[in-house]
Amino acid sequence: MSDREESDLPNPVLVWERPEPERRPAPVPLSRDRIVNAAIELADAEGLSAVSLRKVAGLLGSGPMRLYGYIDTKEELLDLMVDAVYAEMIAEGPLDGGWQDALRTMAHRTRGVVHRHAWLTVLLSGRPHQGPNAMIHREASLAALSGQPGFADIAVALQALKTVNAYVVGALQDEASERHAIQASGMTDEEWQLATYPYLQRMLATGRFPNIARIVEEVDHPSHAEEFERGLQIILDGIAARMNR
Amino acid sequence: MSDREESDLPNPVLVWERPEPERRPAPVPLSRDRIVNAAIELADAEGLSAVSLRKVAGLLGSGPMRLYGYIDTKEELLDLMVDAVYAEMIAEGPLDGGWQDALRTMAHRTRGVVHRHAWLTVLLSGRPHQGPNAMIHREASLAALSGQPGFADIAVALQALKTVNAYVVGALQDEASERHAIQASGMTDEEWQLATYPYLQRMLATGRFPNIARIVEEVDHPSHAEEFERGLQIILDGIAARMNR
DNA sequence: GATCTTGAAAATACAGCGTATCTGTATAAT
DNA sequence: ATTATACAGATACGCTGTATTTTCAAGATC
Repeated sequence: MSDREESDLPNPVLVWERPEPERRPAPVPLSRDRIVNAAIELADAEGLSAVSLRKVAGLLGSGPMRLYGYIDTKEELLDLMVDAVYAEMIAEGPLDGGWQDALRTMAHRTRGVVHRHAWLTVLLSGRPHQGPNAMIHREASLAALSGQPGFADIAVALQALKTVNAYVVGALQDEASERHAIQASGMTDEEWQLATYPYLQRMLATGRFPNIARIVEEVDHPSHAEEFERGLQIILDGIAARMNR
Repeated sequence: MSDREESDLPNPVLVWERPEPERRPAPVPLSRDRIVNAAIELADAEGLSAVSLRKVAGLLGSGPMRLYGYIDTKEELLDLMVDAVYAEMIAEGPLDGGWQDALRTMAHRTRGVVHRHAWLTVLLSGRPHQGPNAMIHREASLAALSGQPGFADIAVALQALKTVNAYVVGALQDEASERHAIQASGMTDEEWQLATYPYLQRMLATGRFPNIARIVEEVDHPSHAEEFERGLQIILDGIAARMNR
């Protein structure tokens, strides 16, 4: 910062005294893969807001503008990040078992990657999943259903898939929103509980929220995992009911 | 812009020649409500990315820093925007009818506000809903269920509510992601269809996506509304199945 | 081998962002 | 009438995505 002050002047010293610029080192080799991996690394470590073209490029040892040889806009980088995660899910292997097992496995795999990459919840909204890995994933999901009894009609399989996916995405966002609020505040879980408790108590004390109050008092909350599983089972029951009609 | 050029010089003319600045006009009255409404107006008209403190303040005729008297960070403004939408939903009146009707009404109301305020899908991820209006909404939803047969246990009502909500949020994101991609490209629906069609065809031509191909060929896609409704019915069936056990 | 050409990387520049800090003034308190 | 306070506005900083300009390494040509 302050050691650049001298060079702010157009010509700080005589030419002879200034060092030549060191020869440009061979530029580090780049690829979409390397770029996307660097971006994911950043997002995992410091959140999606830490992903800037400057930082990604910096991590790779290049200038930010070089990335524009591989992507047209930052949006496209985010698209590539999402597709890379689909690749992760594919790599977890085939979906076997009955249709319920297949759908359950899919759901839990999605939950897994979202936990590994918390930034996904933000990107899943407002972004179509038409990348090659997303398509492979979708094909595999459909394939796991379309052979099964009751799913002869591919439309039924698609319907089931979309419904489960919608639930999974929504449920994960619910989980994430809580986690996010806590983390963003920079507090530990207990500190946050303690900080928001008075507000909740004051609201409940008004008597205008008897049902919420009952929940706070009576219900002992299951873990996120269990809650996720219960909701999922409801969906599967619904699909099963639909089939016997 | 360019009419300020002269005043870029430190002292354009002698003091005597310059007119006095007009007395400061009384600052326009501000409130969280006015601020939030301005922000929502902007978001509705030009998307969430158009919501900057500078623009919101500009719309209200004040400097950006004045907003910090009402909010601590921009994040808080977004929180207030979300809670304002919950107020909209509350204003639509009570939820009556059986539990299925109540849940269906809730779902469709949510779908309605998301259509009116497309930016909501982005904000729903990563933000807890603990504002006063969110709580009123939640209380009303629980109340609509907790009296019904089969929902004597409030935990069951909560479970049902959360599952439906998860589905609704996920399904709406699915809808939104498509719409968003099209709009972001600045094309009309048909142009976009035409622009992405070759890619899809090339992928399908590889033969690696037989199930997706079947869908493209065989299935005639229902409207978003119908698809939403079908998925919703699956959830409701699942909840019903759970109750008779 | 010296010169010229060319493609690509880096540097710079710009407009916009959230927000910290500084400055001036309209009003409240004395 | 004077001083104190609070608050609106101006300014500033470091960051962003990206357009434009500059610089240089390597290949082509003579």
